[in-house]
Amino acid sequence: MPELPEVEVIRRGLAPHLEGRHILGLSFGEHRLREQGEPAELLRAAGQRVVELSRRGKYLLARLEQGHTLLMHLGMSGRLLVFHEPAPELPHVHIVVHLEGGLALVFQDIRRFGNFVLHPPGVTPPAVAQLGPEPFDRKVTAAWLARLTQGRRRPLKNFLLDGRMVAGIGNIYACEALFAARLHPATAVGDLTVTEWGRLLRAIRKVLQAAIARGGTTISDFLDGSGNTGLFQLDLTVYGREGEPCRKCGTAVERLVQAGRSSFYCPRCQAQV
DNA sequence: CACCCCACCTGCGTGC
DNA sequence: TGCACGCAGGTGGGGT
Repeated sequence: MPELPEVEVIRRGLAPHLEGRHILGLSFGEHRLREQGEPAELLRAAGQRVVELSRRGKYLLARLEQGHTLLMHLGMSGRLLVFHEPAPELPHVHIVVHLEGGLALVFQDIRRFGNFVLHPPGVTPPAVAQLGPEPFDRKVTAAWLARLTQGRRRPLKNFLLDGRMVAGIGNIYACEALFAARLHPATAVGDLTVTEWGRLLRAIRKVLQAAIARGGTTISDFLDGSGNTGLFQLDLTVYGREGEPCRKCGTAVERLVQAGRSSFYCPRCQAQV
């Protein structure tokens, strides 16, 4: 579910509730997430104050006062919701973080692809260490992208989804950015000119910014920390619109499967080179 | 090394 | 109504 914009929207909503507050304790549901620390390990967070809530790619990192990092990832269906204690009984709740001031942070995840792991002081979580730069990082330029992909034949869409290259872009925003940049998802990365990389980079940044400003994309289940849906689904140009007319030229939007994921594109606006 | 496939889960919509 | 199937916003391990 959540890509960079959704995670950033969640971060902004949660930060004022978490930062500066002590974690009183944690409780756990009966099922575990795909990647979840042992209770004894996670309970080391109890008694510590949250210093800062930050984001890298699609990961949320809560830095604790003794230097631990609580790493959270929402997978496909995860939610982080803040309630006043007692938090309501909800299905698929796997972790509840009890906070100072009578607040509870609830991790709900139907599909359980999420992560919730406490890393000791001085350690960058490996999953975060291997991420590429943020799309808004100044080191990411058209020339940098061209150099990175020189001589490679990988499809552009698959490249955008690879967080080790540039972090945080998921299936929705990869499709939307490719449409905005008028590039076909199957184009080999090594074939793009520096000009085209520049166009794509601007499109990526514009789409991500717009989605954050709209509170993210809610297709079936995304909610921010206060339980609100996003609105960017109203602005989607191609994602999920197979067979519907392109908003620019009216041609039917097509769907193509790449690396097991659906790519939506306009065959006319994004003509294969 | 570069890249792809698939597992990991649950739920929902569709078509028979 | 029921059932089988395909599909879903992500990630990483293992295979080619």
